[in-house]
Amino acid sequence: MKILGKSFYTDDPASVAKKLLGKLLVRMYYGKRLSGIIVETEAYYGREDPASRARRGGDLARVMHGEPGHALVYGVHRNWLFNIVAHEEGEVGAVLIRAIEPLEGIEVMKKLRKVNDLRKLTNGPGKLTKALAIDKSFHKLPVYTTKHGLWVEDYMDVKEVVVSKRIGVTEDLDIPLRFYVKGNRFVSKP
DNA sequence: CGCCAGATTGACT
DNA sequence: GTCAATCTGGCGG
Repeated sequence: MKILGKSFYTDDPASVAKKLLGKLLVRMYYGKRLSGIIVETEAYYGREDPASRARRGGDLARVMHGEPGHALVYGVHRNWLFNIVAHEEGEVGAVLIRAIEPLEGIEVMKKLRKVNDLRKLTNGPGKLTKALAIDKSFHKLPVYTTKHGLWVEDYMDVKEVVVSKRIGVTEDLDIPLRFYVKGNRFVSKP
């Protein structure tokens, strides 16, 4: 078991988004491991990205300019979205975790989500945060240490990655910035 | 403090 | 397929 260090996230957002596929997102919840394989991500940039929250200024923009490897948790509608700050030195960016494949602590996750269907457990950004009990309290905390009960481990290599345009954004860039594992049934939208 | 848009979800036709 | 619930964050007053 190897925890991804800070340097893993000190890289271009799109590269980090792609590298994260196949990694294991782990949440220590009351002494139990809840985890899932990351199967879908999206990259967000700074001012030049119309869909990025960094455009609007405020605290979220500050965090996106800040330390790579820190969690960025923010609410839309009634959901928490979990991002990891990722960019090269002096740059801006973050990676949104959009879907994971449940691995450990599935029964606990089902309780937290109040659903029984495994496939619907974590196949969306708002769903996986609920399944792993991730909320605003993780905002700005580093995920390259086990100290706060949330981190990412090396796990497996992904054979085939599909690249597409981002989902749900009102105005997207021309470059496709969504990455997912080909054929995986836990991806939010194939 | 009030207004409003939104990187969503789930229920329903 | 459509559509509304519901709440956070940014911004103007």
